[in-house]
Amino acid sequence: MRVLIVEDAADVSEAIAIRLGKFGMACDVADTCESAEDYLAVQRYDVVVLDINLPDRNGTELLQDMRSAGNRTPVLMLTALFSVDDRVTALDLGADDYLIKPFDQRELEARLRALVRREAEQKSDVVTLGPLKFSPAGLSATLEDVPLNLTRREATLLELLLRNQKTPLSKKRLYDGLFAFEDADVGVNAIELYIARLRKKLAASSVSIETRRGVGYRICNDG
Amino acid sequence: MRVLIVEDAADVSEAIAIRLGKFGMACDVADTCESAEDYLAVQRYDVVVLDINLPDRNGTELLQDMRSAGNRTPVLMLTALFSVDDRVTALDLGADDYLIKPFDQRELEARLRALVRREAEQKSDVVTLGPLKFSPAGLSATLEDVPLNLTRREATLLELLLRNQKTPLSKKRLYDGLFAFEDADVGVNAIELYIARLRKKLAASSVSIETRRGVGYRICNDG
DNA sequence: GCCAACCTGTCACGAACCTGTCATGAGCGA
DNA sequence: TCGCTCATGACAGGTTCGTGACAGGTTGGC
Repeated sequence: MRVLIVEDAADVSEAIAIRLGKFGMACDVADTCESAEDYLAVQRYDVVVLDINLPDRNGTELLQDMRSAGNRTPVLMLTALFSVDDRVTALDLGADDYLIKPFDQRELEARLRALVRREAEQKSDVVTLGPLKFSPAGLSATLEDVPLNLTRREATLLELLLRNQKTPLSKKRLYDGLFAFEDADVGVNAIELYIARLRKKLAASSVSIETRRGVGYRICNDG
Repeated sequence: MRVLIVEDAADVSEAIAIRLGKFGMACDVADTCESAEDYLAVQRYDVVVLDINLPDRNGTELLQDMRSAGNRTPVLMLTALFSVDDRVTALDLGADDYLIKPFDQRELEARLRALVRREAEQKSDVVTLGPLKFSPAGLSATLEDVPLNLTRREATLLELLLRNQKTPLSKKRLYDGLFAFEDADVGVNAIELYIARLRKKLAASSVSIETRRGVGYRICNDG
């Protein structure tokens, strides 16, 4: 789960990032609208936490830009003002929720989870490929009904592959799905590693991951 | 088991919350329709206790909004009036049960459990896994018919695990089920603690709790 | 009201395991 | 064959998890 925090007060954003990190959410922090746009242009997020008061522009403008650019990522607005106007504007522009500062960290977490869950609920069904079943809910997979012991990264990678059985996924794409910006120093080789590990765990079955040199990877069932 | 209590009389809601808390239910309290909506937007509840007379709006309106928004959470209405009209309206709108004030706490508990059970399609209220039997009514469990001495938190955790044997439950999911918003900032480590304590009590049996690193926990019977 | 027993959650430290790098070698395409 | 991409075993470092000890709070008995 990947979160973008747009907030200029470093102490606040840091506190949020640390807390969310505890629950396994990968957080990127932007302190201006401009840098937020850079992040958004490059990376897909599960949810955005957006402060209204930002040094360069108003957060609602950023939201408006996102929506008009077709970006439907759930957005939770933060505001220091007790301003009904701002809240209404935000909701009208397509914010999915708002929170008034000062807020309780736990409430923020709960709301973020709710937003992401709402989003994820549609696609939370089990994905199947031949004898392989993957359930996103528990990040667990079974092969001929025998549970497969996947680590988190392996499971994430498998999910990416399963959800895109038609087209081979480039290493770049897999990389983005697997790592947050903060893991910036991870080598591309890591992808190859996890592919290898997944292959090992799938070896006994008819499911395999094929390599398209210079293009990417694709999962398929030869059975 | 997570309960939302919507009731403006603080003494009543507090009494309910404390009582239910003793039975391992995590309770959040809202004193207006508006705050109730905030909670509902954020958190999935197993059941909602909803007073009809609320300061900002009528409880039936909240119920109506919930249902038209597709929220199927079981709702138990409370009313101080001996008004057949209100009751009929409530049931028509999709309330699952009602209770006339003043009511007996034990009756409320029993009805809540009944509602949740109905929801969970649980045929009998006793959940079984191999030699382990758990009865939610008294939060008590037996192992090969020998009673297990579980504390409230331990029992709640066990119930969560037993009701989700298929998929591993993430720590945050367990966390949500175990603690309410009002619980002070409890560390995530607490989950690990209770898992350890449960394991100790289950050690003598074929039932065990397996760890999926970075994913969650799952209970299973190796017997 | 007091004390004892117990429940609850924090802390700290060690163990287990995951993660990603490196290095080496294989495989593919030109 | 050359040059590149990819595969994979080994390993170090880091993270997550397990658990004993402990302090504060609550409960219940007297």
